[in-house]
Amino acid sequence: MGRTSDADERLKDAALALMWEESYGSVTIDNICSRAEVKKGSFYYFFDSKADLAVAALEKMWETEWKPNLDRIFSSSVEPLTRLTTYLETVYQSQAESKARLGKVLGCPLCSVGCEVSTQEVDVSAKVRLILARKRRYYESVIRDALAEGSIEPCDPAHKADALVGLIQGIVTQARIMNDAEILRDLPSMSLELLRAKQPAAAQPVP
Amino acid sequence: MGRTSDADERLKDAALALMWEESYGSVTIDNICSRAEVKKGSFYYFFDSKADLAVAALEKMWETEWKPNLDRIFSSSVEPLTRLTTYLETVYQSQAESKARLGKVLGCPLCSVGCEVSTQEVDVSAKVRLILARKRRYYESVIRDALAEGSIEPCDPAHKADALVGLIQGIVTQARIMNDAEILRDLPSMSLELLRAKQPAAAQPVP
DNA sequence: CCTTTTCTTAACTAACTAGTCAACTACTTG
DNA sequence: CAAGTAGTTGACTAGTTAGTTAAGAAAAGG
Repeated sequence: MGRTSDADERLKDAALALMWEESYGSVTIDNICSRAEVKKGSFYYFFDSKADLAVAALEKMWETEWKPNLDRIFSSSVEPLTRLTTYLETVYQSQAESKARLGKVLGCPLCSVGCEVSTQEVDVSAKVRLILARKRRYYESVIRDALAEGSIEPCDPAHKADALVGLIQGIVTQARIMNDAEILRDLPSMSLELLRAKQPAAAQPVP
Repeated sequence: MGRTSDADERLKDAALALMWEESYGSVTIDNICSRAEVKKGSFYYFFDSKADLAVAALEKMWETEWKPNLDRIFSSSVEPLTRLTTYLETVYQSQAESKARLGKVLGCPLCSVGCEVSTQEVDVSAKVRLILARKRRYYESVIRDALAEGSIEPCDPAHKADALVGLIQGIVTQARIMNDAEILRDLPSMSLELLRAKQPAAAQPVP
């Protein structure tokens, strides 16, 4: 079937890295091509535009990075609230790692890019919204399971999931803006408070 | 003292509006000039660069819009938690207004721009961080006053203020990404839960 | 080994973008 | 009203950017 190539994959990787480290708008097609070591003609062989590549890059990120990680961490074999705190620990770890490696806290590419392009690039924002909705489901399951288990106060799982997405996204964005990963250390306890976890009560067993 | 002008003010207004409606990176100096009805030569008479103008525009926004509003809403004559919920109501109102007027929820310019440029434009991010810190003080006062009054559970005001900034910023950013102002309706109750307000308990007086 | 398909490349265009400049205009004050 | 000061203008340059194209190279299948 003719000549083979991984140039499209290299382009997706380069695009995601650059959009994450800098921003969607400040990255040019030439930038992406040189980072991927691909000539511009090949870029246009595979993709129609920067927006088209960005959509593909975000989908690849979900499929190869996020989904496998979330499936492992949000496993039903683990207690609901432990899934959440374990996940939030990995969030801190990855941001601390980028701070150590690049000197910059990069935050969440989905939120940064999504916030930046939401009023401009319809296709990219649609993909961002789709992936955010997929991720939200993991939170919602945690909340429902915790409710069933009685480890949090009664609430509406859908609304609480919105709040949780907002809190986590907000603190991670703040970490990027402040270039400080340490504020993420409080994320587990903040989240448990937002969920009104009965944890402190559980630590004091009824006599 | 020679010829007078308000071109610099028009440039600040145009820059803020465009960065808010679109994004920092997608707005060009030519865009800003035509919106402000100012020729490029005049732009460079007043400002050194887009970043320089952005810094001035954000400071003007704080001084003429944000600070007066916050001083009025976070008045010490009002009960602490009422200050907060009143403010959050205005947040919903203003986002619903931009949705009605432009068909787009614009979110918070400070967070959008700050998140976008934080790894790139040092001067702009420094200004964003400064204004965010100023705003944070209003939240911290609310928390301290609510603690003194006994209307929230004991906590560390500094940490809680971080959490509150994160939650509000996160939900507002989500509103922009989702182009949906309605999720902001839950912001007051979410915030009170995060602060562990005793309000629901007060509604059920001890027998 | 030859043909078809898939991908690569360098050179190209046209439009846009940041930034400059010298001549000009309007205002103020002594 | 003279003269300096503050701001305006349009035309300019040089570099960057997205997007095109025609010719060619590498692989696969018959």
